[in-house]
Amino acid sequence: MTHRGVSANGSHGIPEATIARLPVYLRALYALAESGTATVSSEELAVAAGVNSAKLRKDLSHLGSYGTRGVGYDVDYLVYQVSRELGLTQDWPVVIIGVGNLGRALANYGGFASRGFRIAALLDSDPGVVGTVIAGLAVQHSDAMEAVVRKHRVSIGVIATPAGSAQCSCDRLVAAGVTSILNFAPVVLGVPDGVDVRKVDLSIELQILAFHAQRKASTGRPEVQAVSS
Amino acid sequence: MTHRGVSANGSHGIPEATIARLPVYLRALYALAESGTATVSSEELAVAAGVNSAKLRKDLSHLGSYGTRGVGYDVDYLVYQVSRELGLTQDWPVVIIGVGNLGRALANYGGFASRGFRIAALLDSDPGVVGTVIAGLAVQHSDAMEAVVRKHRVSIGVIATPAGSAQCSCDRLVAAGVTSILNFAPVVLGVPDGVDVRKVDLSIELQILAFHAQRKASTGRPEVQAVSS
DNA sequence: CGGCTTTTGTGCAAACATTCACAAGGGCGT
DNA sequence: ACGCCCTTGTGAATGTTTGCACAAAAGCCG
Repeated sequence: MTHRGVSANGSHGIPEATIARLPVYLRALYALAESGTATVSSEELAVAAGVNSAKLRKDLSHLGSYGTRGVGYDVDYLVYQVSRELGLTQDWPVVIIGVGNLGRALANYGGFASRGFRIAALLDSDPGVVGTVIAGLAVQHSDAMEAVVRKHRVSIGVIATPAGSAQCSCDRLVAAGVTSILNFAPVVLGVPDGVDVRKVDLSIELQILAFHAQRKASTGRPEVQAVSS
Repeated sequence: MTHRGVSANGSHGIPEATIARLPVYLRALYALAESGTATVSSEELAVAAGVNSAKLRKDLSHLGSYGTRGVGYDVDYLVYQVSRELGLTQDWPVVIIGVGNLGRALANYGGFASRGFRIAALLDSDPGVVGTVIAGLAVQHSDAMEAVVRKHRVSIGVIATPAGSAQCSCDRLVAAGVTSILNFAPVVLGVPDGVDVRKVDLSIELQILAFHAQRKASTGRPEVQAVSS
């Protein structure tokens, strides 16, 4: 186990749970800005983001005091502050490994480009797809990984390969200098210290839903609770 | 003391954090079973799942005492118990709304069928794709939603539409009787009480990575983490 | 049969996260 | 300028999750 625990309240003591919600707030803020709203209260923004308003205020308070009491938050200003905190004011070149169905979907996903993520290259080891053009980019062979990472200064890699080759792709990404990895393959990746891995597993989400669905189906009554003895 | 001797039941009271990890354990167990391993210790399984062994034991203890002290856990037995707890011993028909790039990727994703999730129907409102065959299924028009849900007793819906039509699709799913929804559209869905929504947002995961990447770049202070959502 | 080894299951405390409730403060009308 | 209304920001309380550390089993061997 890698118990590093560096994240103690240091210079950047923003809780992980807060970080995970900032992108949601950001999206709600973009929607508000687009609809012409100039200021928003914590209550309104909380509803738009689907969270409790106290939680939202506490989350935002970690970034600083950007609200005005009695009024609310300036939408544009908050968009900027949240973006800056998340590091979205800079450009993030990304490589996608594996252009199967999922890789193609990712390449065409508009949500990347709109947040400063730019696809630097699409890589695959199958000669059959190398050379095909997807989302305006020619697929390159995986052998080009090191060159692409160095040339574009890529620090984020997306793994959309089959499970079997995910660890190998991961190792090569890390060796080439990538320190943040988004993994769609259904395996637990081993990485050295200093490398961040986040994982998205479609089937796990469904399994969690199935658990709750089963619970709902099996208890026809509300909250069987504490029938003592 | 809150747990009375409800032996095999225990369906209520399992922490959410534990539920979210059970599918990971299950996948590791399948891999072990396939490699011919008959029994496994909490330490070995924890390594395979990428978690702390004490956490794994506590998680499993919520399902019951299925281990043998001094030996470990019987792999096949544990597979069965975890599967049963998650509700995977039954068949879960699923409908997918929206067969764009993502919907197609989902339809072809092998991880669904292998866990008891069966795609009952693919729906889309675009006449251009209705009728095309994807993963062996003919795409039907969204108007068939209510009929499909009723006929196949669907309780899980997957929304892979553009953001604009996600809420509408959601409302129709709920009205048709679906009580569990996996949402890929980048919006916060509003649902009535009793309906479960889980969301997978590709761009949010990247934004969280960007935050950590920025922190690494600015402080040189590494931190490892493997987070599932 | 008794002692030794191994590994589970869990009490406990610390860390982390959420929610409540309200004082502190800003703007606006008069 | 003053007081009222509104909303932020936050202390404190509550709830949840993690990880340590160890006693309680279970197998094994002599």
